[in-house]
Amino acid sequence: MIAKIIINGQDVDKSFDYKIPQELENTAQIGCRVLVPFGQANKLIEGIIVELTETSEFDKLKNIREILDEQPLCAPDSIELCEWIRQKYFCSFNQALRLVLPPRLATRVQQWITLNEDFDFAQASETLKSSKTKQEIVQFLQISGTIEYGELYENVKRSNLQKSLNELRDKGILSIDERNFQSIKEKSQKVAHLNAEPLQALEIAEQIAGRAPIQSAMLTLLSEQESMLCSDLVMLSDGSYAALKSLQNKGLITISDDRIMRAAYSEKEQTTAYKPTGEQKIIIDYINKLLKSENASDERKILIRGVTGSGKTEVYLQSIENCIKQGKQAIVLVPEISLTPQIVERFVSRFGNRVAVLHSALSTGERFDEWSRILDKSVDVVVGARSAIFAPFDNIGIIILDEEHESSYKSEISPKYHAREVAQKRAEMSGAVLVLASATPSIESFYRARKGEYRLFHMEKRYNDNVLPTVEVVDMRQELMEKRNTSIFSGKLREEIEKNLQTGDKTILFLNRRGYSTFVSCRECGHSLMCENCSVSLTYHRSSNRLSCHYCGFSRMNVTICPECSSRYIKFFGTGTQKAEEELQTFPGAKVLRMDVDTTSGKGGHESVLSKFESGNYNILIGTQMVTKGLDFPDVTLVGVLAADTSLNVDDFRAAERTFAQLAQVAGRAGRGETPGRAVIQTYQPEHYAVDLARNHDYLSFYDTEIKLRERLCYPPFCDIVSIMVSGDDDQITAEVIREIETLIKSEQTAGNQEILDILGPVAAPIARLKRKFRYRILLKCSSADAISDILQKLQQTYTHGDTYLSIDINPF
DNA sequence: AGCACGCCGACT
DNA sequence: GTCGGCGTGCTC
Repeated sequence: MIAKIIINGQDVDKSFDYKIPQELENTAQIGCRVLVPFGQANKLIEGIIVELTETSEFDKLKNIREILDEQPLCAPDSIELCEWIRQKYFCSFNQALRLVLPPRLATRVQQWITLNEDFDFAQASETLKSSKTKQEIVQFLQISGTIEYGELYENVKRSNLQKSLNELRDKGILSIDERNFQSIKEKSQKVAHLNAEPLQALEIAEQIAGRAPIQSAMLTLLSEQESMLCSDLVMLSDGSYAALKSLQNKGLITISDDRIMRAAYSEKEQTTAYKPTGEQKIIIDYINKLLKSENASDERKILIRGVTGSGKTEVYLQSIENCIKQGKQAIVLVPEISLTPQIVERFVSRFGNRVAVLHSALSTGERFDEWSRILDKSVDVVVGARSAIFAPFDNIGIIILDEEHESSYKSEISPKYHAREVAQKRAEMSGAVLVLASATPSIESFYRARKGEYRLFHMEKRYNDNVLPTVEVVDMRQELMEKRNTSIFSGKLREEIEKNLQTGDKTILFLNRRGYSTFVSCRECGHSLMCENCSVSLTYHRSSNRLSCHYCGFSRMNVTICPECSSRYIKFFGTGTQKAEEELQTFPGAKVLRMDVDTTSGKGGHESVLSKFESGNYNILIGTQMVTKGLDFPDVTLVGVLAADTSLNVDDFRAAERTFAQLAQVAGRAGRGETPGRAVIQTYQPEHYAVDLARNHDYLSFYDTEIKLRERLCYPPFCDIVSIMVSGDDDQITAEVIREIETLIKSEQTAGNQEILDILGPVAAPIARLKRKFRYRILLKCSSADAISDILQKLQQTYTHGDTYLSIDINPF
């Protein structure tokens, strides 16, 4: 039998054929890691079996040396999914493979080289005479003793080092020991098991109580539990591992090494299904019908538009319950930012330890363990951010995307996949039900639902019949011109905050800029402080008194005199969350908590900020995006948006959509309890339709306005937009490459390609310089990205080598 | 991605 | 005639 193998990590975008030796044929499966000899020097490296065949077009096949896994590391259809990703998102197979495999499982094979003991210079002189490399190797080994290949290479920098070593080994001059190193280890704990009957153990315990009191205590403990963690046993008996060991020697206990899973969350009290409301029941029943039928048709895709607080999560929970009853598995995707302990808890408390959670705050070890639990089939439900769509389930019944409009479902790094598109593909491959849900569905999805591609459901009623908050829009131009109010708080918002401080209700304020001041410049010469690596202005952070770049992490000490003209007139412009927090301190009785990347970084940071706010010691929460998602506090009655325009004034066709969604989300945070909520939105453009329609929570009107605009200007969903970005260290070279690409595409167009509708650019990217690299971009409007994929594929392959880097992004955000 | 080969200039 | 630097192309 022959296996096609993808070599791990290396950027050779093709598979290699290897013979599977007879004795390994039974263990060889698609998705298992193997060690194979590779290249002229037959260096052992790791690869993954992607296909099993009987024939090969190559005649001299090498043998697979070793199979590293008894069971595959990914789902059976993952390889097919990888191929689809490779073609759709223009990445190498290896990059795609990284998504579907457990995190960082790379095995490195190290070679330890030792000079043989009976080495004799005179005897070997014949071999050594001909090659200086070999002489150097032997000389170095005589001093160093056993040494690892990499370290030897540092000292003997010869291009033919590996080959020379192999020859010396074959001549019997040295030996090479190959050892595997795995970066992540399974975590295990020692457990002691009682070998005797409990009563019998107690008897023995009494007998030895005099001369071996600790062993006696240990036996007594074990007679109650039969098996215990060794560490607990030692601790509770106040003894030592030596005592445990002698019990083991006597044959009274056995000690096993049990694998333990690093817990990604703590156990919660079990909850059961609520009686669904009418709206919920219709959807749950429809999904249940789909789960029971095997008939794979387009009707298996669903879009739920449900206002905030309408109980979408309960629909998910009950549908998942039905899915599990069918013996199938469920994947729930949630935006990274709203993957809060609150949300996770709802799933864990319903499904207990049958849930795995995958999010970015997990350590690599925890992530690895969660992945293993899925592979072991010890969970049926995965709740996670974007990348959880690749969870290695083999029998998926339902895939749910909560807040499906969220931009975090689009990967920013290669492969630049969209989790919604991957979810759709996986659902099609496995016959699963796909559920997209949002209070403000993406224009694209809602358009598809209207066209009949998705079955559309509406959820209009809020839980407990809570009314949606009243929304007041404040025109900040009037505040400035008529009331001479230069503060970041309008009179209305100030009044409402003070009202809440008196009644003891809580307030959430949203400002989408972190730091203190967003822009620092000199009033004398106009110089503004920019990042050294990016074309971005630096943000002032008061707590550290530093200026930092939010794109590359660069930071420098704050300045008091202008670095250009040495004047002292440095002024700080723009308001970030830190400054707003400071201004809020002047409100009588205000106890302010700030929530942004700076206060929630680190493990459990998110959770601790939220629990502080919940416990009641604070009455105002101010923060960035984070406060708009998934938070559910019944005593929050007021929500304020300090600057609704920040997301509107971006040069992006999605600006209105994003602003509307954000305003709707944030307003939905208010009034989830008994008292109706209020929302105050501050803006400089109150007449903008995105702001105006958000005031009335009117998604349908917003959609109608927006879709007409998109059609008239030809934006998605009426076309696909492809971004072709070239970045490089050298401005000139990078600019040349993008012009070359432009010429290539233009010639395609003149040759009669109807798919390319418009070529925009090339221009310097919005952030022209990022992390020291210059960036240029071309935007293509085309009727369908799939139709021009061969052109893009060619571009990707042609320009992947050299001094510049090419990145193709379909429908970027 | 490595790694080896091969071409070519520098130096013995 | 040999060494080493770098560009090119192959790895089942």
